[in-house]
Amino acid sequence: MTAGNGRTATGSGAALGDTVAKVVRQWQTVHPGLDTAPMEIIGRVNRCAALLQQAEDAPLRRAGLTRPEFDVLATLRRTGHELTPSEIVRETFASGAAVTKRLKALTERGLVERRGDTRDRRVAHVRLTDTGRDLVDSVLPEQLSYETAVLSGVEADNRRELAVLLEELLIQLEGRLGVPRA
Amino acid sequence: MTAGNGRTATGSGAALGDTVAKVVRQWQTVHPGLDTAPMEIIGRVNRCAALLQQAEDAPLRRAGLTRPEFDVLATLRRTGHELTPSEIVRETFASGAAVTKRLKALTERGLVERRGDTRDRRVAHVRLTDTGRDLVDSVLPEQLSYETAVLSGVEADNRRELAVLLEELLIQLEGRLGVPRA
DNA sequence: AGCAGGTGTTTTACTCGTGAAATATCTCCT
DNA sequence: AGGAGATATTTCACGAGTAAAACACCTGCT
Repeated sequence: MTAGNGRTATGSGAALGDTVAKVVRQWQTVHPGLDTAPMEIIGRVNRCAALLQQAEDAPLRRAGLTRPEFDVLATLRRTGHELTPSEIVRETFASGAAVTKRLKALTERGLVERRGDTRDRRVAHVRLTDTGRDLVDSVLPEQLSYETAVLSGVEADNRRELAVLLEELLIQLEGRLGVPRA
Repeated sequence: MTAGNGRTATGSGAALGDTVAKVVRQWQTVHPGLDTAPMEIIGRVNRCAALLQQAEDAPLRRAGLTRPEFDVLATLRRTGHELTPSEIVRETFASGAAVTKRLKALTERGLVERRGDTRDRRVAHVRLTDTGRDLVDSVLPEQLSYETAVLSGVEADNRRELAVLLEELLIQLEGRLGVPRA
């Protein structure tokens, strides 16, 4: 304990770092030599995601939307055309059951509309109503500027660099796990 | 549409990039000029977290544990001493109700024990049983080497760099949102 | 002493997501 | 034609998390 082996693998010998750095230090005292390197990435990604979600929810809640609901609306908006529920499942990475529920809620609120396919009566086509489109278009800029503010504490060059490195990671992860399409 | 403004802010003018890059391109065609920079970080962090959690669950499930349950056990292990439920709440960033449930489940499985405080009868003290400690000590290395494998697709230097940048981000986020301690 | 208000923990009621089964429809093969 | 098997979507039963209330106990003031 005490301040023994402070700079295990954190790099900057500066202060104490973030929560994950503390956890890593604790592990090093209990299991010295343990390869904790993956924690420094995966632990941080998880923790960042948790904190960001809390933060992000704020502007959306003002619009009466949950993040997954907004994802559905935004997906319809950015693709620019109707989507079937299955396509929404693939785009938003949610389960079919979840999408069904969300579409029901969004339909009841008049933000999306559905129509049956003329050829294949199994499939439905979902599109934004004018209200839904306007909602996305008004919330999205708020959301983005809020996010910009949240990230503003990180040096601009580092933000770019972080985006690039996260892309490299995500490409790997999607290759291994996500998108198992032929 | 088509391949018009491909390299909006992705950096490498290479292929198509990850899922987030695609989303960003879609937004640029619908709302040209929109500042989508935050998505490239926040969107990726969220998506990475989602994919990593699916992946990570695998080795833990083999041990019959969920990730949050393992977090409780690991917290007890790395601190090296008993913790009260409140302390576990603070360490694991879970709600009080969730911790109560998890402790109940872990107690029933004989992985943790509780005792009442002698001075203050409101507080409980939770500690790992021998079985619980052994379980953590056997699962953790598996978990870490699994995670190492998952990350192995990213260049070693980039992994270090990514850890450093995520730490910078997390310090900002924790300063703004988490740890609101005096 | 005795009570007002604070803190630690659990309980309650509810929401939301999930996997698997159910339903409806289509497609292809014979 | 007709049915076996595939596909799109919804329904069902349940597990897990949450916020807020409840509960139990402590502390400090009068």
